[in-house]
Amino acid sequence: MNQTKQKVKEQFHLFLSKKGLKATLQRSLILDAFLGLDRSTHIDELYLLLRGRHSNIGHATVYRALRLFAAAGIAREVNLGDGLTRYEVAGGKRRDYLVCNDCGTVTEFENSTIARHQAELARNLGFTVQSLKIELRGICGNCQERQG
Amino acid sequence: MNQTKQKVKEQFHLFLSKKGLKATLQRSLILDAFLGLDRSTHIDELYLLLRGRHSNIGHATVYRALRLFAAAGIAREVNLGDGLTRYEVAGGKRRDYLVCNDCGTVTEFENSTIARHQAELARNLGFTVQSLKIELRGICGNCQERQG
DNA sequence: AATACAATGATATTCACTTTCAAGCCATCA
DNA sequence: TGATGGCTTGAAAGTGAATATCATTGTATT
Repeated sequence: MNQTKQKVKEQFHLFLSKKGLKATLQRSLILDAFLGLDRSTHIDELYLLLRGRHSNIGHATVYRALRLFAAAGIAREVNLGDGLTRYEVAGGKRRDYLVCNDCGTVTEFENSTIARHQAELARNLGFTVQSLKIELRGICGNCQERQG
Repeated sequence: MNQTKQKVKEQFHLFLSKKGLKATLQRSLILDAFLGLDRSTHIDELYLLLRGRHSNIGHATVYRALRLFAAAGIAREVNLGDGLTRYEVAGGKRRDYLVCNDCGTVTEFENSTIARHQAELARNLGFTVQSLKIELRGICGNCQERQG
């Protein structure tokens, strides 16, 4: 067991007891699966993953658990405009997204140069920045090769 | 009539005849309304706006026209994660978005410092960048005051 | 163990987007 | 001009992901 993951679990438990909510088997399993993925995911992906292992977890439960993780500050919602709500582990490094307009592939990478400028601009406008998302759209390397 | 808008209309007409599509009254009205707004909009906003003036324009027609504008390269889709698909006039200056997590207000502002970084990012990742979206979330000035 | 109440999960609902299809309109050709 | 073919329209129906419902089950506390 990774030490960071253990900390996140403790954070989640603390959140639950503070709010008078309960630690259930399902929430534990979903959190494990969520932390086990080192990239953004969405409800159905987690649902199918867990469904394969534990046939007793419902779609609605995964949905509610992810929102709960977000409320607890251990997950972050990401929307890339493909109709799905994605979630990624919060607190990690910032992620930027490269979305291919041709094949739809989403590549994630880390970068921080742009972020600083924007956050500063926002502050000048009296806006307290809580999160920043940068999304680049274009044609990925594979699709460029395919097209010649 | 603004000269830029006139050019866009000609561009659209050219696109239509190239594709064997037809110039209709509805498309003309929707394009006028779209160009008349100097900010991003969404289907229902345009629909209601036009509905007030011309009771004969349907929801589906507005929807199809906006997609057509995007295909013609005169509109760009913007998704801010609130469940709505927004459209803005393409070819204008880049827009960044400030979304308030409290009241949901979307503030748009212009900024050009980012443009420089695009080419560099593209080279490094083998990715041809077609568009860049930057979205900041946080608490807007009004909500900060309200909260003390 | 009993109690109170939160959680679950199958199902139903919502909401925006998208498609369908019969009727109407536009551009072209004789 | 008038007819023809096919694109367009708009009301209505369909789609899919997100969200709500509700009876049942599970959890934590007394």
